Amino acid sequence: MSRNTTRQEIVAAADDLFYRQGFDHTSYAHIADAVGISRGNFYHHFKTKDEILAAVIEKRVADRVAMMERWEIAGATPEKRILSFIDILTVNGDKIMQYGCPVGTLTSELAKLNHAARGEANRLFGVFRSWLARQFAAAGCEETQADQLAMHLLMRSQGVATLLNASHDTQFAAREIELMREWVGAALAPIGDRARSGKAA
Amino acid sequence: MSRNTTRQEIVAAADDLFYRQGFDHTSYAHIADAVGISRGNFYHHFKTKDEILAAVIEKRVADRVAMMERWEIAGATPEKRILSFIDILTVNGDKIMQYGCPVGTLTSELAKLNHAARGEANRLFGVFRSWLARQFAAAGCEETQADQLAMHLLMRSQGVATLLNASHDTQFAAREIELMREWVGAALAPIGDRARSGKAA
DNA sequence: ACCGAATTAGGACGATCGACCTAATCTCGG
DNA sequence: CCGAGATTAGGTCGATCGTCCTAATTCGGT
Repeated sequence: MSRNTTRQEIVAAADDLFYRQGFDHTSYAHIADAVGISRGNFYHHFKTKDEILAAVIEKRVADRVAMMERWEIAGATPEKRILSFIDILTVNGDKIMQYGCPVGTLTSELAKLNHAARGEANRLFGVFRSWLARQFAAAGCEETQADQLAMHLLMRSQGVATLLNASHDTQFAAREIELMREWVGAALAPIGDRARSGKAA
Repeated sequence: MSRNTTRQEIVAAADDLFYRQGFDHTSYAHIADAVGISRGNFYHHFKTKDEILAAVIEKRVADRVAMMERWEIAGATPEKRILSFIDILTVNGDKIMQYGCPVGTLTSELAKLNHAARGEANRLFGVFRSWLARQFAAAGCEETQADQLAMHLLMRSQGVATLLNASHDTQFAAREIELMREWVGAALAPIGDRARSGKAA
């Protein structure tokens, strides 16, 4: 129990610091101080920095999978579930403005460091990609197109996050979020009837 | 002369290393080795790491301003000039896939480091934003809308760069680039006649 | 040819990095 | 209640960080 608690505290603190300061710029000392433990204790739980990174990525994946499961329950239709995804930009607007997207900035940093965990971090995009594609497919899209629409939406959310982080232009973000919502509606409009009848059947 | 040469070599090497490895992860030693000079010589030209960063940002801004001036000359119409911007994604596709967008990744990193040069780095976006807005305005768009269209295009290019860097999915990139080109055409279509007559007048 | 300034080389500094180790403390089943 | 294993604290290691310094070398003007 104590093991789990301390370990989870470390991962949570590392997750937060990696997000706010970046992985490379965050040291053992930073994390240990944030948790309030010694570096030796830290080393007992994670032998290398890469192990912490792996645990943090695992937690981020799990957190997002859990979030999408909540959307799956709360959203009555695929379209509403997709809009839940877009809502992240609104809900986390302030953090994104300060630190960027937790997914995009991590993968970018690991790409530059040419870090071994690159592939694992890209799984973060993968879970969003496949979940969104499943929603588009559930709305009646053919599978290949569903994946393309998922990627398009991911692309727009990444672009908005990057530019909001750089420009701090909240009006821009609000405008683009609205355009994104309209785009979802337009993308699903031609197949709306088919999707509804399929759902009713 | 010699001063300029060495200095320029340092800035060029730093620019390259900051792009490929990130600012924080690149040390004096890295840059000095790349140029083939001693750290002491290095320190003669730049007293602090922040000074190098400022010089690199200045160079990146100048490079991009020069690039846009070339587009201005080569592109007969505003639409063609805007398409030149989109072409960066194709021309630099391989580098973007490896290291991301030089503009977006730098601003993201500096945001996380909460670095003093944050604002300067954001000027990189600013030059693209104002140049693109000028093109849309020249094509007949009202000024406010021209800026919004510029930001929308910047957003899409950033999103594509981030996702291409993460996923290495070149088909996705090619598809989105084509969609971007179509979007430009559609955005300018309603005002095409007005823009042409204005140009002829 | 010569001198002052610009340039270059390379060593040294305190701090901090990731990593490792030992020893003290805590926890809990037998 | 005690001893083994889990947990924690804190010191230490070599490497590297950004920065600073001095001394050697090169260069340009007179």
